[in-house]
Amino acid sequence: MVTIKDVAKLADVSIATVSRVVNGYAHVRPDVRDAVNKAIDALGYRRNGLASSFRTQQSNIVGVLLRQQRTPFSSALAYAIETTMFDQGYRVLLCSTNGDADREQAYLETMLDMRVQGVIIRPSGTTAKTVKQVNLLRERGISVAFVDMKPKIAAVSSVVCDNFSGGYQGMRHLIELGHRKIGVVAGGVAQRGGSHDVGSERVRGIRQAARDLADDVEIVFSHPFDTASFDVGREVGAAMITENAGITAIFGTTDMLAIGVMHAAHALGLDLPRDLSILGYDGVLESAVTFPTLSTIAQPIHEMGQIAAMTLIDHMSEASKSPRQTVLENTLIQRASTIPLED
Amino acid sequence: MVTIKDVAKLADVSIATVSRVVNGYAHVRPDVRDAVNKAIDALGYRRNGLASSFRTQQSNIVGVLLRQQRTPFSSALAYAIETTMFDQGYRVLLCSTNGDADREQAYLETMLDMRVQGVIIRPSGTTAKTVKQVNLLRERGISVAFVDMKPKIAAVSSVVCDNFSGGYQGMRHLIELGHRKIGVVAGGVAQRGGSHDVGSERVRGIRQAARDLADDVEIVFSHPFDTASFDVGREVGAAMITENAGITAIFGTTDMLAIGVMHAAHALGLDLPRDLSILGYDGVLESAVTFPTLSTIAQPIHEMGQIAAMTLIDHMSEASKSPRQTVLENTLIQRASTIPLED
DNA sequence: CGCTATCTTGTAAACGTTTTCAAAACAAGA
DNA sequence: TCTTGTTTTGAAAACGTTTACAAGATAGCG
Repeated sequence: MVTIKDVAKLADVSIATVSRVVNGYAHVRPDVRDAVNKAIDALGYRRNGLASSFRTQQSNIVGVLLRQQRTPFSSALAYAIETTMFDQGYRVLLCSTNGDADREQAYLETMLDMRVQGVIIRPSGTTAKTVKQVNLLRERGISVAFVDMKPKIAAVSSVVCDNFSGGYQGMRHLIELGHRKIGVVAGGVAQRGGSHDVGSERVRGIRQAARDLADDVEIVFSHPFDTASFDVGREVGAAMITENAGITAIFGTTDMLAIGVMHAAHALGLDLPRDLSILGYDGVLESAVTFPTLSTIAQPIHEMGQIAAMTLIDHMSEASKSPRQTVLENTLIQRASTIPLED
Repeated sequence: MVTIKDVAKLADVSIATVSRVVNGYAHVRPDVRDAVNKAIDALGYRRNGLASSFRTQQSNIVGVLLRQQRTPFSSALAYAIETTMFDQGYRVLLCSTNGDADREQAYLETMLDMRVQGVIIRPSGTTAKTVKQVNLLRERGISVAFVDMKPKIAAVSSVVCDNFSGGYQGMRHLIELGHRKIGVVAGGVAQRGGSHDVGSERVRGIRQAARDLADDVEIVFSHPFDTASFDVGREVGAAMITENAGITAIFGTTDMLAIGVMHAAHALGLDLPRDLSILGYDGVLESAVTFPTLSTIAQPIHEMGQIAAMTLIDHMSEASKSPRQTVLENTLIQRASTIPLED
């Protein structure tokens, strides 16, 4: 193990000088700098990251805490955060808790122990526990940013999409296509989380659009529920189609939900999109790959991750910076699964 | 910041004793242990992970280097590794290089700097560079395990699936269904990587099955190529269908490829699966969600990740342990996209 | 040339833990 | 009680780096 001392000896300078060169300080005479660099190369020296993290009491690591179950959305988000962080010189400790409280606790402790510089959290809902955890982190001087959910209480930075507007847009799209009896399969709605979670916002937008844009729209809601998986979509979709004659379009508040509905429709022998228009929400990879391809309200997932990362980095470099709320827009991607209602 | 010293003072013992208690050593008198624990609780002491990693020169972190582009397969694998590692007390530094050499280099350096205890690599192909990197890691005493590809040279542990057998099984399935003119869209074949990469193995299995099981099988190969994406599948699939009348089944060596083919078929107005059977390979989430649902040769992705993690852990705890090669079996999942040939 | 201001360098302390070594305390056997 | 062996404890060094401080060197100016 070649240390800074070895380099110092070879270059015939003090270890302080080597340290300065390694860290790119000014005030080192050019010829000395060269000599040190030559010694570094000659010995193949690399600074001991553990020692330097220890001395400065900070790793250049940020934690990314993903509470929700592993989904295409989550992993796309994680990827966006990771690459952005990487480009800025930070490394990512990925923490998929999958809703397991013990695991979450253990991860939080790891992060504290490792002296991560910041944490990005995608919560499943803003619970009291979340607030407590965030406060714990901030007490220790760790910056925090939320993504995909705006914290209701603490003054924390966040990056979210305008889910109300997204719901509104989706509904407008269906109404403009002439649909009047529309099913809504609403998932991802936090049960007790209060009204500002992603799913509820989308539903609010949907309701508002129906009120604003036509007075003869009938919405058939499925009970909103917590999970938003393919299987749920298939079951609920099947029930909705069979029990409600006359529905011409179904809006799933999640792509996977919508894809489930699509399967149910296929299974029931419907000819898509002629017999039923289906609209999704999220814009994950899968939506481009269904048959027919799924129209969807796309979230700028990559951008969300990117901005969340950059926001956190700003906070970490200047701790004083005040929280910043970013709201991004969702946009309709019209593909093959939604068509005008034939009359 | 409350340190071990504060605890020692409060409990009226030496820091050495506190350290022993914290690390669960034997040879501490029970009453002393209790006193120390009480002091720890009273002060809210937590061991400084940075200091302790520094002192022991090891973090309990393992790196997971994913070379290939971000795919459903990759992320499922990463997840499996992460959760397994977590349960064993290790944390994961996720490194998605996406084929970018600079990024890969930087990640490798980070891992070296952080003194990761081990690294799991899913290579894109066993190049000379890979070998060099592995040797570099092992020189530094870092354990290495490969997943989804058997290294050709170094004596390194690996976990792979029997891709030959998988290709064979897939072909047998199609032949047993009565298909005789079968298209094969072969992706994920390393261009220069030699003959033992995943894609080539599958192709070998396919060829062997055709030879073994029927003497009137005609295989139409698309040129094997590096990428295995949806878009490639669609393009190649379209060409294959239009240029080769009489093909009744297409085997994509990757689910995404097969799904691309499926889209091409839909676009050309084919009625699936009646006009064309399609078989995929991987068993990723997406395959369960297409229409018709995709029959596929499923890989035990979770198990691969799990075993890779456990193998690495074994190596890390007992450096002497000799390399271990694990080969898992792929299994056919028959869904709706493959049906008997009607005559 | 002498003075001050600036640049450059080295010395040494510090970070919080683990661990070696040896001493102290205790137990057991005679 | 004395030996011997074991258990329990503390003192102190060590890990490799960063950094405060001070001192030496250099430059700029009159």
